[in-house]
Amino acid sequence: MATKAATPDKRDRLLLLDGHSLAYRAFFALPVENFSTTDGQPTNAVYGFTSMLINVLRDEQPTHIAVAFDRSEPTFRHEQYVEYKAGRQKTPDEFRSQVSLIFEVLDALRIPRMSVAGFEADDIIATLSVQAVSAGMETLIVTGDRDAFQLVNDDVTILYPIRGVSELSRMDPAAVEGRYGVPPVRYRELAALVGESSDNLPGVPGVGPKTAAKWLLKYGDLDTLVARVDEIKGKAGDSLREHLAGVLRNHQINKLDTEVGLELTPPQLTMGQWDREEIHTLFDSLQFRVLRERLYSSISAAEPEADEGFDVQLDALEPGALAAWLDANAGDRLGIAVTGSWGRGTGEITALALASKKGPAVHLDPAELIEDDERALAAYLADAKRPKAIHEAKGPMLALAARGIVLDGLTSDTALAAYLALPGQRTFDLADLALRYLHRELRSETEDTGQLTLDGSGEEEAAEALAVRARAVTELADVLDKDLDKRGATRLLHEVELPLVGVLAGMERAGIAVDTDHLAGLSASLGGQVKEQEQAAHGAVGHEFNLGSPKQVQQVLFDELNLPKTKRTKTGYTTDSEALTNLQEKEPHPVLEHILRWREVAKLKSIVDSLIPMADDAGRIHTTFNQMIAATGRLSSTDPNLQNIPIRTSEGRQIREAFVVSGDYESLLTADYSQIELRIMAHLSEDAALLEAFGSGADFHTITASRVFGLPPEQIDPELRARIKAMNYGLAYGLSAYGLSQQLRISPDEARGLMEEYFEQFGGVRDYLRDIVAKARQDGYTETILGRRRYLPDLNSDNRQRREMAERMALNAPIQGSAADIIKVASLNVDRALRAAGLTSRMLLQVHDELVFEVAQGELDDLKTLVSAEMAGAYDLRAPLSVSMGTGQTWQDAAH
DNA sequence: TCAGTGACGTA
DNA sequence: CGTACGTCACTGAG
Repeated sequence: MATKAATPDKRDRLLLLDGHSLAYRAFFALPVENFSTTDGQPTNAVYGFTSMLINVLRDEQPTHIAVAFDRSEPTFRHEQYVEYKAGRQKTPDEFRSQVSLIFEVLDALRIPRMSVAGFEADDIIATLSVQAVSAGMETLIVTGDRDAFQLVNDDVTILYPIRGVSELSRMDPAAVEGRYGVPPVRYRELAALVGESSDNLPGVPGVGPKTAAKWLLKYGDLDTLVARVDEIKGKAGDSLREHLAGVLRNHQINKLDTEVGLELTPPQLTMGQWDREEIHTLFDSLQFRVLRERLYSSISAAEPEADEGFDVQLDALEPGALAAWLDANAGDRLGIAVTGSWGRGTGEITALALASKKGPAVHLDPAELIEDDERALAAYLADAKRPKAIHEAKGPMLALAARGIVLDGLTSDTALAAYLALPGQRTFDLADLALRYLHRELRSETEDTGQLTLDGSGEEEAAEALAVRARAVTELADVLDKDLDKRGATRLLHEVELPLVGVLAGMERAGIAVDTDHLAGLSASLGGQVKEQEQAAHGAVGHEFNLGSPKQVQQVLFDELNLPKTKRTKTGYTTDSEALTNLQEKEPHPVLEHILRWREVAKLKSIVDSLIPMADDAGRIHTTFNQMIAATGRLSSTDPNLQNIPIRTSEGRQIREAFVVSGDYESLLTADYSQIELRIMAHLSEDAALLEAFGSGADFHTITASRVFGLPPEQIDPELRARIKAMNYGLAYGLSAYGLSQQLRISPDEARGLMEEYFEQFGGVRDYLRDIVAKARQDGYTETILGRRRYLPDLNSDNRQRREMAERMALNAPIQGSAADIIKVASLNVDRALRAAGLTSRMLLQVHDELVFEVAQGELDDLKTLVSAEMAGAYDLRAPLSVSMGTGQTWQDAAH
């Protein structure tokens, strides 16, 4: 970068921040309710501080930087004046817990932080600013502490936060003088006269900045003023004479020390290369999404941490030459990159690039291909023996399928591979992964200039950009292969996740038929009920209000009707159904019933109304399954979410009736695992009693209840069974005695007793749950039966809330995740078996422990045998998998 | 317009 | 003070 060496007249610029003062300001400026992570860690101070930091980095482009912090030890000022800062409120816990987070942010950004025992941050800053001036540097100080104004001069400017955290006022000598009427060198004297209440330094009563400035101007400086104090007339003069000692003391104390011993000098305070991965992880855990984007867009653009891009040479192919090119190059794994659009079970390809690891690459426009080339491409893509890698295969797979092209032979999907490596991450952007694993920017590097030439605007640039993606995919696939190998996830990728992509694409393509007339009818009848309930609710309180607004509901219930307060939320008191139901018992009011009922029907109506426009011309709805969202390994379903179609209430079930078998098929078949998570828990814990309960074949909850209560199964009434059922299920979620008591509406003592009795019978379960958390704490991750990991660094957090949350995740993840493993294996095996048997019945949906099929004419018996065998045989558990099935014309009728 | 929040649907 | 998701409507800051 010799050509970019700083010109002599461009001075180094040192940025100094007062960490505590800025964080403290942010803490009070930003409401903690709006700035907390979902697990309760307050982040308002970290957020505000980081936000200010990013802004000032962007706006000021410093060459050097440091952040100074106070220490908890007393300072020399306390020795001089024991009352210093006395009466200050104790630092709130919510603030203190954030200081270490700020340290983490700074460390991730490689920004030096400094603190010295016995001195305040201001002293460190003062010392550095003096040193910086003699080193010929320009200095910017960001602080919320006005004492620092004494440091301002031609080379030192202070940025002082005004109005929250978003605006900084630039205090240079003129600004200080304009604001206080004295130049910066006199500021300390002015402050001594006026006092500083936050430091418990009282000034002269009755003397404000105006009077103080007037005196200083008249007498020149504080010394002269003191010497001629007798000349000052009036009340203010009397007051000054009376409090003269205090003024002198203030002047002594508010002097900043400029000779603090420091380990680093200003020229050494350079910004290091930051660790993008660390920043990613940290900002993720702080849930700073916007801030991370701002950080990247503002600074990484100025200082890319990867200099290199990708070097691709695009081969220009004559029409008809593709087959030969593929023969020459497709022996090694090729990377594929595709542009186009996809979703809802279909899609369209607009361009496609293939790249070998080092050598050539091609860019193809499917619309322009001559027939021979198109055939060659389709044959290549469908060839299972030609290894390929792609990033997020499912979308392109759908788009290709829409043109009748099969995509097979995938030996990597770099997004899926990254998901297995980092299951907690929710997005797997190719550019991010390229930086993280390859330390390269996702851009083309042309040899002659070594500079960025792509802006993606022109056709050629677009082609090259796509080829860069294809090249990045090949390189990334290799690196991720190694990474997964280290993590023991290779088989999981190759034998489960990768083949599953095609199965999911098949389900998305198929879609499920809906009876839109039925849905329309439901919408109308639910609409009527919504209106009725709305009017009834308005009538009950005597005026209109928006039932859909939790805020207005709160106002009505707690302000107007003065009903007893419920559990707190961030913004008030909860009005959730549980709380309102409790309220009905304590203090009945007719409006409660109507609110609850309104919510119920409004929710159902919104589901119905969202489904209606989703149906395609053939009357089918195509969801999108996401394979890389859930940290446990489950799938998720979006647009629409068909994994949360109502089933619990009779009206909800009417929605299931709208999912129907289509004309050419004879019925729908649903097949689900019975108590799969409990069986996994029995398997993993090897608890003899639990395994025996599953082995007996009788009703599981009744059997376990019978053991716990020491009664024969016949004497287990529904009440007792329900209690044990809640226990059984709650265990896998880390249910506490308190939680159980709430759910069963019994006392916490009773709940504790119940748990003790349970564990007396099933001690192996308790041991297992305890051990699994302990092991995860040691390893840093949990593991499922197929080796799917979930990383849980918070298991070692100092924050109790975070730690306990991580503990519950740790005991749940192997159970929920193993269930996900099993149904994925089952889906694959069923799919394979269907094709092997030559059946035309097809799989439509997966709902965590359930598979839904469309049964082709005459295939029901064969299908049931096949599905039952493949699902039950998906994994050999010590508590064998049990499958139950049902058939019918609608999803509801197929329930069992 | 967008992100956060509360509420609620499923396993 | 029970895990994992996605969607909706409302809200307030931008």
